[in-house]
Amino acid sequence: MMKPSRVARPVSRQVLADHVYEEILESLMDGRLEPGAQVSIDGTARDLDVSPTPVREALARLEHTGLVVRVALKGYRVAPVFSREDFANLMDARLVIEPVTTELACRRMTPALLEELRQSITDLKDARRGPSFAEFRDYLDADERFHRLIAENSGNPFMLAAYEALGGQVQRFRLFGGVGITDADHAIAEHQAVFRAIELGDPKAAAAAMTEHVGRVRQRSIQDAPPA
Amino acid sequence: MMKPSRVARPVSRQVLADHVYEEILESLMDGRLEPGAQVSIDGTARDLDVSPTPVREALARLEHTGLVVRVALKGYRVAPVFSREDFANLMDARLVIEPVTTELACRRMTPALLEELRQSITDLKDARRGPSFAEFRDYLDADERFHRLIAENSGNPFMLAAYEALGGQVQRFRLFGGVGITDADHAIAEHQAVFRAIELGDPKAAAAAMTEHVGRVRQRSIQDAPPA
DNA sequence: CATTCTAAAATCCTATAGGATTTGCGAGGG
DNA sequence: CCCTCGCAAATCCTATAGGATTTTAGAATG
Repeated sequence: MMKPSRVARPVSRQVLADHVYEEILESLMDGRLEPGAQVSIDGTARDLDVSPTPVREALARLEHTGLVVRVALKGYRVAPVFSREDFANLMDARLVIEPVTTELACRRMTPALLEELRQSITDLKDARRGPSFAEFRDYLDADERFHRLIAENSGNPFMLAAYEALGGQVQRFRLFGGVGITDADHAIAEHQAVFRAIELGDPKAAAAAMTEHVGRVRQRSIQDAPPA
Repeated sequence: MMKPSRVARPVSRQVLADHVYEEILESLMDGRLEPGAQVSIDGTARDLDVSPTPVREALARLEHTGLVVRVALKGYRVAPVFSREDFANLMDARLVIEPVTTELACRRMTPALLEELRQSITDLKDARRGPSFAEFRDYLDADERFHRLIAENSGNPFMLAAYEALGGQVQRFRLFGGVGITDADHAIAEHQAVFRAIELGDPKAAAAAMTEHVGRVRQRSIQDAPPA
């Protein structure tokens, strides 16, 4: 009987807790750790063949992402699945924050930003093709990258912090459990609309396009979501 | 030579890392730990008379508040002081988020919320009286409580998360280093304006009053801030 | 069969130890 | 005087051990 997994030990220069963090994050995204399941400190330490100390540190960092919940003296559990209401609330919050980051980023637009945004849209198209799990992950990665690039280039670190507080696309993934890409065509077109407005240097139009995009994601996702 | 400090050991039922967290936070607020200073894991463990393990966990949690910065293999340092630009950015972000939380909280207004808001304003007035350090802390606590109450009662956990990502009033304290209360009278009047609009059940007016308040705080604080 | 109690296993939490890395400092050479 | 080198101290990082608490499983009882 072989051990289920094992972190790749770096030559050095990297801290073990970072790898443990990534490993747990992967388990959460893959669905190996289901919502509500306990994430035992000693247990994952055994699984990953490390001591409990770095696991403890990784979980402490993971807590503020909202993916795991800590209860004193009882350990960590995977956060429960999103309800439709949770998801609607998340999208409402994004409707407040993202149009602003978009407008700000548009005002500070650079060729480098345009190129990276263009690339993320290309990746989005490529990932749409197949229905495989890996491609679904690529799709979400490209989607997340588009929104994150805009937040990072807003020029306001606190707007980026607010965006990050919403948990990025991770939460979106957990809602659907990786069942498939249902709104790829719409999302690509909407990303392109935002991109064109930024390219033209029209901040208000860019903000409006982002509002439109997030609003439509909200609507589509709630329709497609599995029954509560 | 006596030890500089020592955490109060609880009867039990509370985890040591929580107390270490509070203790370090206090040190940061008091200014005992100056910006840029190193926060040694082993060192603070000795100071607080605990083992490094809970200190490590407390610092991992503190990192996402932005008060300390971690560099792999080099430990944690107190985050650098805010520049005027940083502070302006923080207020700009609050201008995006807080009017929305205010409007939402107003729509869900309850007698209990009104009472707590009223109390926070009363505490603000009481703390204004004296120039002592403790009263300055009370002042900031009451101020923070007012804004936090509104965010908590917005009904949208993600808006609260976005608000919390901004670091609350902690950052504000660090800007001035506890020199004194310069805008108490203004702030009290503005809080009361927000309160009245909520009490009347006028969400738009409440949002506008909050916009006005944060905007004025932005303006006053940048004027009063020490030279960069 | 349901319930309660008890004991054992699992888990969390803290402390300690030691290896790996970085930092500080003083000597020596240019 | 300045720079480099090398050793020692401090610090970070990980592992291990053991006490405290929670959970689980099974026996005993109604």
